[in-house]
Amino acid sequence: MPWMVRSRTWNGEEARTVATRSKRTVKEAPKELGDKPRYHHGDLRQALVDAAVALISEEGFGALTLREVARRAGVTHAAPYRHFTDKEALLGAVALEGFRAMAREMRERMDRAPEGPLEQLSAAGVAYVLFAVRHPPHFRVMFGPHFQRPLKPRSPEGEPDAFALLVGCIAAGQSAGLLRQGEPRALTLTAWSLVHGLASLFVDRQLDEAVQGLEAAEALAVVQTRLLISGLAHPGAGGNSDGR
Amino acid sequence: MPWMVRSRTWNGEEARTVATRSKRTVKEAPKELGDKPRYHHGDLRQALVDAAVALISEEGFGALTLREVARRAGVTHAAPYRHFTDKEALLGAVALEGFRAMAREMRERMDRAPEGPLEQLSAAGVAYVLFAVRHPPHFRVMFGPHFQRPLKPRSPEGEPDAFALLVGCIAAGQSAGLLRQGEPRALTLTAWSLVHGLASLFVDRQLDEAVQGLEAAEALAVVQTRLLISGLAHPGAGGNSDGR
DNA sequence: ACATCCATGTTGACAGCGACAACATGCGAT
DNA sequence: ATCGCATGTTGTCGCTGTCAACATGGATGT
Repeated sequence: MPWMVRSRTWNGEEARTVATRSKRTVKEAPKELGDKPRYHHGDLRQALVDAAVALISEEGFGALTLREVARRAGVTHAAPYRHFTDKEALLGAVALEGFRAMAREMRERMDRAPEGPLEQLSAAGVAYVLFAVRHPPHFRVMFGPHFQRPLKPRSPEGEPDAFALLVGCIAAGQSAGLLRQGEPRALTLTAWSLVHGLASLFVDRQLDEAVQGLEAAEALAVVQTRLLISGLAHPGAGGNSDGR
Repeated sequence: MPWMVRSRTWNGEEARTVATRSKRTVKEAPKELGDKPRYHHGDLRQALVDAAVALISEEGFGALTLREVARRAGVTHAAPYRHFTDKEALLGAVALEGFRAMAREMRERMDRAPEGPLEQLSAAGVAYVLFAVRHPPHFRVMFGPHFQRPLKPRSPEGEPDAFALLVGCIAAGQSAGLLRQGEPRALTLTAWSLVHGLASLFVDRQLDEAVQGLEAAEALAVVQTRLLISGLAHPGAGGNSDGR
C-alpha cells in the first residue's frame, strides 16, 4: 500500500513481516533469533490498522476478527485493547485513514490536472471513484453500516475533505460562468451522488464483469464525469416544468 | 411493514406476536394457554426474514444474530438451520425480498406517473431513492459487503428488475428524441449511479441533518432527478474535448 | 549509573455466537 | 389408523469480544 504514510516511526522489518506472514502463529520463530520479537512493538496501533485492512481485502468482512488482527500483528489477543476501546474503534481508525487518503488523492489529481474549474471538477470526481476502486476496504468501512454513531467524516486538521473539494469546484465553476447558476448545494449533491454511486457500484461489484479492471474503471469514471459536467453546464431550460 | 407481501400462508396471530414481542424470552407464556405454541411454526422461514429485518432496523447490523433472530421468531437457536444453510443465506433471502420490493415500488410509482419517457424516468429514479430511505435494512443488505459471492440481483421471475426499468426508460427517451443520443449503457449508468449514490448517502447518513425526513428526501430526489434529466436531455456539445 | 513509574503487552476467564450432530415431534400421505 | 419425513429441540464444540489481573521494559529524574 504505497499511498499510506506512516504517522510515526516505523520499523521496516516489522512492516515486511506483517505484510509477509499470512496466517501462521507468531510463535513459529524462536525467541532468540535475529528478528527478535521485542516486548514492545513500536507502532502497534498502525500495524493493527494495516492488518485489519489487509484482512478485509484478503478474506472479506466476515473474517475481520480482532483476534486475527492481533495474530497478524504478532501480538496476543488482548493487546489491541491498549490502543482501541473496542472493535468499532479500530474500524473508526481505518475509516479516518480512508477519509484522509481519499482527500489527499483527490488533491493530488487536481494538482496534476489543468487549471480550469471544469477540469478540476473532473479530476476530483475521477479521483473519488478511483480511490474506491483501488481501496475497497477503506471505502466500505468509511461508508458501510459498521458504526452506531454517524462517524464525523471531516478530517480534523485544516485540510479540506472530499466534500469540501467538490463544493469548491462547483462554486468556482459557477462564478466563472461555466456551470449553471442556482442553488450550489443542489449541484454539489448531484456531483457527489454521481461519483459516490459510481464508486459504490464498482466496489459492490454490481457492474458488468467487463468493467472490473482498473483502467476500465478509470475510463468509465472519465466518461461519467464528462457527462456530469456537460449536464451541469447546460445553462437554461431546466427540466420539465410540470409541477408534479 | 405494509409493503411486504406474504409469499405463502401466514398465521395472523403469529405475525402479531412477532411484531409485538420485542426481546423477551419465548418461554414467558405457559404452554397450556390460549395462544398455544405449536411445535411447527407454520411459516418460520418468512418469520425469520421479518425478524432479521426488524432486528437490523432496531439494533443495527452488529446486533444481527442468528440466535436473536430465532429468539424473536419464538424458536430455539438451531431451528433456522432447517430453512437456511447459514447466516449468509438468511441475509440472501432478505436481499432477494428487497430486490423484488424495490422493483415493485418503482413499477407502482411509474404507473401513477404521466406517460412520457422523461416522467417515467423521473418516477423510477425517485422511487429508487425512496425505497432506500424507507427500507434502509433491505437496501444495506442488498448492496452491502455481507456476501462472499456477487449475489445475482436479478429477480428470478419474469418481472423486470430495477436496472432493467432504468434501461427501458433511457431507451424510450432516446428513441423519442427527448434524451441525447449515444451509448445507451453510459446514460443508463449515469442515471443509476446518481440515484444509487443519492440513496446510499441518505441511508448512510452522510447528508446534513436538515434533510433526514422522508418528505425532505422525496423533495431532494425529485430535484436531483430533474437535474439529471435536464442534463441528459442536452443534445450536443458533450464535455470538454481535451483527451486527458 | 540506577531506581522507578507507567504505558504497553500477556495470561486467563466468561458469556455469547455460528455451526453441527443426534434426538423428538407431529403433519400429511397412504 | 399408521407411519415417514419435514420441522423443531437439545447438547456440544471451537471461536469471538471484552474484561481483570499480572508482567515487562523504555523513559525519566536524580
